[in-house]
Amino acid sequence: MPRTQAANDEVREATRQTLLEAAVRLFARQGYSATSIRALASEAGVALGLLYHYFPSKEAVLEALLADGMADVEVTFEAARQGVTAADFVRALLWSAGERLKAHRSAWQVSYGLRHQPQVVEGLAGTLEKSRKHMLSFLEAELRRRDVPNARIEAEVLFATVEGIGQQLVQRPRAYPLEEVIDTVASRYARRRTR
Amino acid sequence: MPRTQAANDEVREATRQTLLEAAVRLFARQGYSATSIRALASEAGVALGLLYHYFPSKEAVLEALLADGMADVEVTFEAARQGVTAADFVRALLWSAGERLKAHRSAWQVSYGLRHQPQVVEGLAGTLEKSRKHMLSFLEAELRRRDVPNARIEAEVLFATVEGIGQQLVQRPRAYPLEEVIDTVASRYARRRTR
Amino acid sequence: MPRTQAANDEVREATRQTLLEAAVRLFARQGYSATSIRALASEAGVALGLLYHYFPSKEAVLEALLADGMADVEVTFEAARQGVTAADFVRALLWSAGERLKAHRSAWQVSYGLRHQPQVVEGLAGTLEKSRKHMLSFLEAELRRRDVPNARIEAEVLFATVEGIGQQLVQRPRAYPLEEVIDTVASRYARRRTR
Amino acid sequence: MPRTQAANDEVREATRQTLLEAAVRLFARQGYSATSIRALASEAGVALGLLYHYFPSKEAVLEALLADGMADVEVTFEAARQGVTAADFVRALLWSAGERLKAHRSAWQVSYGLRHQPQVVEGLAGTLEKSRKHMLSFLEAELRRRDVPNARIEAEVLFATVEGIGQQLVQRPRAYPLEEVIDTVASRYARRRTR
DNA sequence: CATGAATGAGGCTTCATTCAT
DNA sequence: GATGAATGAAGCCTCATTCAT
Repeated sequence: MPRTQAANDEVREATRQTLLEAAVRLFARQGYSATSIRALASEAGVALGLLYHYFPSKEAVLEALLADGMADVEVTFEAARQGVTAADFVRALLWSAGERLKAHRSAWQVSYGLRHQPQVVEGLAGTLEKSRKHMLSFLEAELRRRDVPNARIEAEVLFATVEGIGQQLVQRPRAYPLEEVIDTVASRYARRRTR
Repeated sequence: MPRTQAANDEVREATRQTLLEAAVRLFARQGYSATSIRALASEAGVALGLLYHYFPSKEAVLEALLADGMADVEVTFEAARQGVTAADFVRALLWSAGERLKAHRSAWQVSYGLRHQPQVVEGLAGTLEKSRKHMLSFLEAELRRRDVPNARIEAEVLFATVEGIGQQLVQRPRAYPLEEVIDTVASRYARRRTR
Repeated sequence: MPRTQAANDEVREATRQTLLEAAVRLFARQGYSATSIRALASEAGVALGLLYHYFPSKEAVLEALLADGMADVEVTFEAARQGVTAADFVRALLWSAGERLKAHRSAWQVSYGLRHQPQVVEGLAGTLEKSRKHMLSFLEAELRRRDVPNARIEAEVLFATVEGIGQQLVQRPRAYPLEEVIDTVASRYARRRTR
Repeated sequence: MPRTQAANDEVREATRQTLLEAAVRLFARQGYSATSIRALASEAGVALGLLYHYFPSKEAVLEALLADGMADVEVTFEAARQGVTAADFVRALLWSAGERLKAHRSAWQVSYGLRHQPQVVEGLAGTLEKSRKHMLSFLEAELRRRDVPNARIEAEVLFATVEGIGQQLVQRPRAYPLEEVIDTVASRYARRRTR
């Protein structure tokens, strides 16, 4: 009697997660290129060959990771959209981004690590380009909707700032004064009452 | 008659530069890990073994490159210091940074590429950490000197923004609306004169 | 109620045949070495592990195939023996060989493919050697019985020709002018009646 | 002072030959697929990696070998062309083929070994097809020129016989009664004087 | 009987580095 | 200073086979 379909699926999913978790850890710690398939399997506590029952290549493991990261972006967008004023929007954006980053710090470390050497993964350059355009047009639209003037350039500035903050947060999660930074950035988008 | 000492030195320096230029080009295009010593020598038009007369290892080539980059930072600091008001300071800082980046785009691309995977080069992590602290304290001191309140956090925000802008500029040097971005960022530091 | 013995045997035999047929197809198309057990099971539409209930190893599958081929030889011998004159004998030999080849083309393709690399299968070399001697002595005896002079050498020549024809027939089953070739070869063994 | 060009070329050619000789030996003994790159280098007495300074892949080694074999064919053709009568032609053909085969036995063993599994090497199938057509049309033309009737079919028969003989000769170089076989085959093309 | 997850040896290839000339 | 042949460790991946269910 064969193993039931359900039992198999369960095992499969569990092992897949184990592998992905090991991969995030190692990629974050040593970088993607420097992490060998052997090290990956070893960290996950499985045999070398097993990895290939789950992913067709080392690159595929990375892609699976990055795909998870994309979900974080959408969550953050959704959270930001709730903000009524521009300042609220920015505050919610940064806050949510910070939450996602802390929750998936290793994954984002990997992601930032590849941001500037997209050549190591086939097609990553295109994905990144699309992602940047997506983010920029989202920011521009939301700022404009909240009556921020010069929305296109403001979106660029906000984008740069978010990226910069994210990277710092990944690099020094404990020490980074995120709350104050959020306050400061958000305050810039507050409408000056006195006028 | 043997070559004179001076002539020898000249040849040596020229070859060294040729090698470094080839290295920047290739590291920027393909990434450091993906660039082989063989490709490097070939791009520079010299024999494989000759490279080892100039650099003891592949890593040493990278270090030489990154050292050149450090000089850019100091130049930018010097330029920024000339700004009288905080807005002037920020404007000069971004302007100069932009100039250096455009002039040495490939080198900065390499530099950014390694920012988040410092493990690939021994000791790079420490260097980066030091460099970040150096920049942060410079920004904080200069902002404070120009009476910007909450200078520590403002320095963090400015740092993040500068990093973000620099990275975008490296990635899309043609399309990036640098001037407008500088205007927008600088305007935030303008003292609202009484209002 | 458990399956009856007979029903079980039937299933078993059917599965075995399915596997063998898949094996012939794949071995012929991609070669024995290049065909993985996985591909074999997949082509046969059975689970990977099931194959090992029927054959103890990949090699065993091949051996089962080759054994089937041996039967073809005996059938051809029997057919040839019916020929009264030497020409009849040769004609019947070639005709029957052609029939068997067309019927089991893939199997023969595999067989020829291993003829010159018997090392890939333990003991194949010995089997082939025995088979060759068997064929040669059969040919020699039959030619001699039909009063062909110099039977030993004639057997060698006939053997070489049959092998060559067989291989061509396997390679281009449609285009090969088998009938005319048979006529031509057979005519050489026709007794020149007095002339 | 660099090693002179000439000295380098000499070393290169010598090593290349060493590698090719080792390759023929091993491919003939164990088959192409079963011979590992490591075994190849070891048999040649050089380091594993060196092989890749001379050939871009294992397949390229094989191709270099097979190319050498093609030359043998042309030599044999040339020799055969000298024969005045059809019998002379066939005799010269077989004789020369035998000579080449004995001289390069291992190479031909490899060649025959791949004849029926051309899938292992990219493009080999096409090369073989072309080669067969080349041989067949050569044989047909030469037979026709010597007034052999039904030249097309006769070429097919002769081709099959030559292939069969070649393969036997490769497999049992000592024991094969080549001379008598040649006599027998050639005699078939002798014009029957009495008529 | 049947399933497919799991194992680990071994294959091909790349690469930084050394060294004789 | 300059050349490139030579080295061998290490990387990614495939595959026959085993075994718990």
